[in-house]
Amino acid sequence: MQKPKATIFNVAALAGVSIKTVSRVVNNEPNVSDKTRDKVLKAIGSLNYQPSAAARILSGKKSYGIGLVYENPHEFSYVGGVLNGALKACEDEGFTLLLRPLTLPDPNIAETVTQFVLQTRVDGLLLPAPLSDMKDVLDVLREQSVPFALMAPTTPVEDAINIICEEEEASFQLTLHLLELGHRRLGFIKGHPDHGDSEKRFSGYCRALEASGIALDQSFVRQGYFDFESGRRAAAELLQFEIRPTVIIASNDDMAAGALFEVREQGLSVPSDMSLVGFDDTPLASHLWPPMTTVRQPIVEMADAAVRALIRTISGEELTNRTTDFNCEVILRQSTAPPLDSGI
Amino acid sequence: MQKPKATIFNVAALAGVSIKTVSRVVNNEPNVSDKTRDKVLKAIGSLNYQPSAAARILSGKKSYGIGLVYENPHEFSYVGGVLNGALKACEDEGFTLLLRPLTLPDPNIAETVTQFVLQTRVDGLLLPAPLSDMKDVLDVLREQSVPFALMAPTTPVEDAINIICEEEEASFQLTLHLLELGHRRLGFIKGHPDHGDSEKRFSGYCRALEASGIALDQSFVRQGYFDFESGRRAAAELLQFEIRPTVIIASNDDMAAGALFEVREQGLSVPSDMSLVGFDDTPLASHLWPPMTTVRQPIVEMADAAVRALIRTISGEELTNRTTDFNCEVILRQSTAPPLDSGI
DNA sequence: TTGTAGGCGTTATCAT
DNA sequence: ATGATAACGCCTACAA
Repeated sequence: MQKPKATIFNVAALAGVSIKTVSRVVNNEPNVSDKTRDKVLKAIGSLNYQPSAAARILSGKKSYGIGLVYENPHEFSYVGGVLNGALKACEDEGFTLLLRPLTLPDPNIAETVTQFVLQTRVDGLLLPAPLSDMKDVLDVLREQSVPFALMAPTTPVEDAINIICEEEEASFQLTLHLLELGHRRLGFIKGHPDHGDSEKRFSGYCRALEASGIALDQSFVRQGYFDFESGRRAAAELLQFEIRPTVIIASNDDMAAGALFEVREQGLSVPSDMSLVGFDDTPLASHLWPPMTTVRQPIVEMADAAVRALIRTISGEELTNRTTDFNCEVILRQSTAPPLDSGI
Repeated sequence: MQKPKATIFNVAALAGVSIKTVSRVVNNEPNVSDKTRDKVLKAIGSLNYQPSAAARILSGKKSYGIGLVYENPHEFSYVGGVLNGALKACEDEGFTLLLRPLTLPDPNIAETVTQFVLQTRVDGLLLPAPLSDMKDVLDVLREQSVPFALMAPTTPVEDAINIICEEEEASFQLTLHLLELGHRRLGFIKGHPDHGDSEKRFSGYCRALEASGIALDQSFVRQGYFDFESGRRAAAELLQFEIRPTVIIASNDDMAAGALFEVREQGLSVPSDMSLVGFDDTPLASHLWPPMTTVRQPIVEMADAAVRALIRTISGEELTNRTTDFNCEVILRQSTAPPLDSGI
């Protein structure tokens, strides 16, 4: 059915050389005279030759493939960034990105990942949170000797590439800023308990309260799961109090959007009646109205860096920094303002 | 570096059969006694054997790979749906999805696609708009005899799988609804001129105006490009008129979000001062406040169907319906209401 | 600088 | 029902 593709033999024949020489040219190996190289290049061009990835993988040591295992998102606010970054790095380096979406929780996750690795023979794996914290998954990869890069692990892992971000500090700064604006009752919506990020964002908030001598009010802390609906629910709970918070800090933008929705639904306005804050600076944050104050995390760059580090490891380089710490940045937009004096 | 993987030979040896028999079991071929099958299965399990995708591709006729070529999005509102649908279908059918993001316009697009197809040897290709309308790309695929499925081509293509949607009609119905609400000045933001969808959505709008005896006011029609910013700009233009529209129809949700942003930025409220409408029913539409009236297009299902049809074609089945037409549905939410009587 | 031989792990073909 | 053997297209190792 498929049109027969030109092979290395066809090229060799047309150029009047051996296949090994063609291989040398294709892979930019040394020891080919300019004249021969030219002939081969010409033959390649006229035959429209492209080496077969499969043959390459089967024959060689590397597979030129990086696997991305991630939790199947309803929205691509965060994963979309990871995807873009990883795709870009792969393309630049001549690698292929293989996707393996997962539905969590998955009791057989270790097995699923094993199968994925065995089938595709990927050279390395990129694991965004919360997979970066799943010990059994990491163990599988160790057993298979497949190098892996972790995005936002709770704690950097010794034998892995770790890509992290100063989130605790950013959260601290953000909270301080809100306190400076005059807020004293700060609602907080925690992220998914399985994500390392959640804890850090929360602890920065706690630290800022403590540093300012303000008691942590547990009833103002609600559990969310990083999705719109959970943010909305948590906000609804926070709005029920007689004396309610004057600001809500949501642990990511999706939940902040949910909170914004609920606040508006109840006829309140942002930021005059309620200030709102998110995390990640996904496109959503700047597209909502009012645009949301958030903590920017360079997701695309982080994924890009993760994949490049992975590829360097695969290529045998010794990395000096196995863990890279990115900067976060508090982005002030119009969803935050000083609170109205009014009590309720 | 990598731990050596178990091969078909190891399994055959352990089970005491030939590799061909193992192959039969793995591929669910007939002519294997239950007893033998059991032995083989047991061996596979104990060795944790997974067939190598590369060897399979190299040896067999099929590559078990579907390519998805798409325009690199800043946001994954639409592409995210396509991705999810395609991924699901691939997983169910034991195929792999290979991504090839593109930055348009790309003068070498035909060549890029050729290389992609030649390297990966994908068995089929999924092309969302606007790639579904690029004749040179289609020609490349014909030349390589690679079957392809088109999402939202302007006109169904004879030798392709076409997945389309009743958008013209939906747009017509939507516009009628707005007219019934009492709107008489209807602003329209067109989609990217390269997308087939754009024209259909616009023509449904025109038809409804015509059917209602309302003259099309060209100054109320603005060009957009399916992204947030272009929607915002177009809305800004529409808001400048002394006598401005009472509703803005944006050709997708991202642009509607941009329009909403601009309207709010100018201190107007939705829907009391201005009604707003989008297309696609991406998660964004229901997460904005107010939630947006939109035309739902079953993106995930469409992509899923496209890939399944592709796989059936690859497997040699003769499809009866090479073009599948999905239904669209007008989803009324709170961004639309009757216009205020006031003129300006 | 260039070429030859062998093997990578499957599926396909043809026997038995 | 089962098996032997030849591709598949490339890379690695080792010659020349």
